[in-house]
Amino acid sequence: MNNEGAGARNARNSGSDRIGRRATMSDVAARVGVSRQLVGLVFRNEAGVGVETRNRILAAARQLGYSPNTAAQSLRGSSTRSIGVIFNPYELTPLDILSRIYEHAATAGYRVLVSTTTETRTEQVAIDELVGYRCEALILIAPKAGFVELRRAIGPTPVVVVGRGMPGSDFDVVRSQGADGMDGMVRHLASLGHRSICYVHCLDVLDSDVRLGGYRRAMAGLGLEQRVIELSGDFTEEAGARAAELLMSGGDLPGAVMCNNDLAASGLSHRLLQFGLHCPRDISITGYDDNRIAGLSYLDLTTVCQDPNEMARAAVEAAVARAAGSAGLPREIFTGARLVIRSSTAAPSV
Amino acid sequence: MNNEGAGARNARNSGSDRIGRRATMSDVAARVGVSRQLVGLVFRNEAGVGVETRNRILAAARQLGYSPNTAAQSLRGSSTRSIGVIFNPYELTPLDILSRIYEHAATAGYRVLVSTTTETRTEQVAIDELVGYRCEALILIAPKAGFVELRRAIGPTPVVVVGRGMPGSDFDVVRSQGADGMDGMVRHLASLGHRSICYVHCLDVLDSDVRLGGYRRAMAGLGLEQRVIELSGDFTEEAGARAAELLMSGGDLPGAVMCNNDLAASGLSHRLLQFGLHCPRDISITGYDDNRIAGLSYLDLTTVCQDPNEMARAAVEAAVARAAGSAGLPREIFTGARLVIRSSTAAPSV
DNA sequence: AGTACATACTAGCACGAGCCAGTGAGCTGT
DNA sequence: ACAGCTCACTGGCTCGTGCTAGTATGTACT
Repeated sequence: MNNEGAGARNARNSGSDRIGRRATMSDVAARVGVSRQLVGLVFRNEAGVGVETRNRILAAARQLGYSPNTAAQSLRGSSTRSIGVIFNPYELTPLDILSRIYEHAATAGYRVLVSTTTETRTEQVAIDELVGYRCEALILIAPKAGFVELRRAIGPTPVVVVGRGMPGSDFDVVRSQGADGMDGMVRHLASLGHRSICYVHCLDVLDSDVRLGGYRRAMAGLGLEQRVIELSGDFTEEAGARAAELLMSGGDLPGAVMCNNDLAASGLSHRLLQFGLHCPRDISITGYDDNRIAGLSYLDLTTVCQDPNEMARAAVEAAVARAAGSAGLPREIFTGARLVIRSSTAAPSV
Repeated sequence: MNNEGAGARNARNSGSDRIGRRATMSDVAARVGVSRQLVGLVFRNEAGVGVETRNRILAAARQLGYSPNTAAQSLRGSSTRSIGVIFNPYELTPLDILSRIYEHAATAGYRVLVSTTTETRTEQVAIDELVGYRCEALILIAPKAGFVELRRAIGPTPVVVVGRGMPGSDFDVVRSQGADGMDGMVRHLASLGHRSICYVHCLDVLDSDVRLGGYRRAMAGLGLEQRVIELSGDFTEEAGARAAELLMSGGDLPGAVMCNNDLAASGLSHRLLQFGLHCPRDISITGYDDNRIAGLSYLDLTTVCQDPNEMARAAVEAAVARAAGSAGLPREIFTGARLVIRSSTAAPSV
């Protein structure tokens, strides 16, 4: 009964309208009356298929709701043509970078697989998932774990880290010229007449070390006194608010406060308003990242745009190169940082 | 040369230290000197493997850095045991839901595949990706497209929509009791002595229609005059700020403003401060969602917690049930909404 | 008429793992 | 001594697709 000769295979395939089962290439082929391989040629957009046949195949595929099975493609293909991305979705900058990664990867012919970290989902778990799918390279945006730990979890897959240094690793690194950005910011404030410029240094921020270095260098270069408020914790608006309280209780208010991220600037600005201090009338405030909130009309933050698009482009480029087998020493790529002047900075009131 | 009899297969397998190639079950088996099937039994945690053999297999797997190939599992297995989730990562509530979805899906033995929408990445593209991976069910958090469009893109896969109604569809729907939440909020404000309660109605928010309905019902029930400011656009803080401007130019200020989301409340609060109005001294402000920002010390928003965990649980449960083939009419599940009273509401100043 | 070659299509193996149906060794009971 | 059974393990087919190596058919050129 189950041995009907050559017809058996086709019989199985055409009996495919089993509930929930997706159409396969064989289903499409059977419908048109050609071989499965020909359908494959059409979907891979290869030459050597008659125009009329191609159209009939495409029509049948549409009718049957055929869509290629990615798992089968990954399994059979010599490469999976996919890049994995790991990030914390609660931070805005990584999100901006992610959306650009999608675009650049598509251009390069790569698929993007996303795996997020959360409070309860560790980097280890996120990595395992992507390794399971055999991504050809991973892009880690602001990872928390160290090199050894990450490398052990990831195995032989190439890695690109964005927004954080990885000294001594074999990872490629993409970070913005945070030092230059902060340097430019200090000069901007100085040119407005500010001499008392305080810096709010939130740890747990992309490239926070580099940014602080830029502030210090620029202040030293101008012969100005450095004043740094260091804060930790993930809730960066809260950090800004705490900075506001420290400033208010500190006696002498600075003319300008530079925050190393926009969220902190937002919290700072809000909290200072509650103390009756208006920005920029009473105090100038700056952010960093040029996130969505920096452009809000009531904040209108002077900030530094670290060009998520450029970071994404560099990261994808590095990932694709490694996926294609490029050897060589790990590279460190610095992307540009551009000062964005808005209305939260003005000449000091004194 | 390539016909060495029975040894050929093993030769291929053990020649596996080709650069970048991941170990497979066969590699592990060859290392231990057992069959591939036995390795499979170990990794599927099935009975019938000797204790010592099992340990040797696990040790070899660790040494070789073996990890199961998800694509192969999906392809071969009778089911892919994966649920796809589509959402816009720039909104906070979907993020809260997502992180819980990961947990509930894991409990149910399902993998989660994430595909985000962005300004440049349409729902269509996000759907195609997940369909390609043959997710057994999709969870769409606050999708923009309509039923017909979504169903066409998705094909026969079951769908659960979160945070939005889908009248006339065959999708399961999970939404919070937004009406009850708003009702409770109105009563809370009324009990503080407020009679002039304005409502900021941002469209493009989860269940915005239901929430507005709750406000209207409660106000009508108390015999209070309804005052609704309707705003559209994605940038919800901006919407709150615009509402503040409308209120200031309107002449008579309400004693309390209810926003249908926390971000708008934040923007409103900030902008009102710039006009010199302090919350809650001069005006009470409420949000909705109990997002991260609602808990910020300087906002400390009275809001409604719609329990992302509960929504995630319900969504995963529905998705898993459908994936397992449960038939029946589409269900609409309402999850609870709980009033969270903080310090942004107080008795009116007059 | 025969060679050369392009065009349109097909056969068959392979990817890595799941799953069903075995197989052989050792033990028990009669 | 032999059936009956469990335990530990293996053979072999399969999922849906990519890829290499083909086979027909026609058309052009010597």
